[in-house]
Amino acid sequence: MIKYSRQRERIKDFLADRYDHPTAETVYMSVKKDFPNISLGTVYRNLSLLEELGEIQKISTGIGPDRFDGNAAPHYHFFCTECGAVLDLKMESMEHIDQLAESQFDGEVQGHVAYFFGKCANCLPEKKFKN
Amino acid sequence: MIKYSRQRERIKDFLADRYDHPTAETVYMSVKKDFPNISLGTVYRNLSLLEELGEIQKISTGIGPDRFDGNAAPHYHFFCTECGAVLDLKMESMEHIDQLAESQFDGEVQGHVAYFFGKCANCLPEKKFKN
DNA sequence: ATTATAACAATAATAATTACTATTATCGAA
DNA sequence: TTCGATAATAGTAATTATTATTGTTATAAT
Repeated sequence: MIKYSRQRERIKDFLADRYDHPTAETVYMSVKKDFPNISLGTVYRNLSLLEELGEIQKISTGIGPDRFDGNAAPHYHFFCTECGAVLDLKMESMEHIDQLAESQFDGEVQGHVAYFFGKCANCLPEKKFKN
Repeated sequence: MIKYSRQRERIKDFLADRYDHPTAETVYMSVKKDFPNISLGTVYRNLSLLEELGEIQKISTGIGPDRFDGNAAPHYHFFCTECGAVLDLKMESMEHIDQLAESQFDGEVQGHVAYFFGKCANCLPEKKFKN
């Protein structure tokens, strides 16, 4: 049985307002303003719980710490190799690629994880003159 | 300037013979047979180096340690959610999805990382009777 | 209000990886 | 073929990210 906690609510609210996919550490720093005694462990525990409940998403980049997304709806991400930003992409779910994968494969494909990388608008060379 | 080392050669050879995408720890255990004094740090350093040189691939699953693939040619992977196996998929490169991502996006998409998950043949319910 | 227990803060522990340091191996040049 | 510069090593310590433990507090059902 899951009981309400103000800390968890605050963590969820924080993520709902952010679109930059913060790390657990960043969440911690923010929630600390309202709950000066909150511990990083509580943040991690609640992030895991919220993810299990399907209320947020965890993003593993392969470099650096995991990041979290308050938008639980399925969508894809872009990693800027220059500045490290993680951005949301406006594109439809590519469900067809699951069939593609399964066609030559003996098991059951239930889904996929995909992200794109490259340079974000701010890091593109031509953009440099605009700053 | 990169100098030859027998340890690195052995690490590369080991990966070339394996198709199960071992972890650094597994590589370490194997190379230890020929180089009893090799340290885990050496394994990690060489795996990173070989990856930078484009001779092997690093696979970050998001759960557990990174895994390594002696096959540097681009291909996709499948993660079995049941037994944790990481398998190679025989499917063509989905380069078209990069355009798809870029169409609604302001930056430059240079590539993507994608993997599939589900149940491998050995873990499918109907397969259980065959064992 | 009482009570069971989920969640907490504080802290310790773990897992995976990277960094440091003194020694050894590689390799180009003398 | 030795010499010297330095890349790589082994051994170890440190760091980073995360999970577990423990005693206390908050929540919510009775």
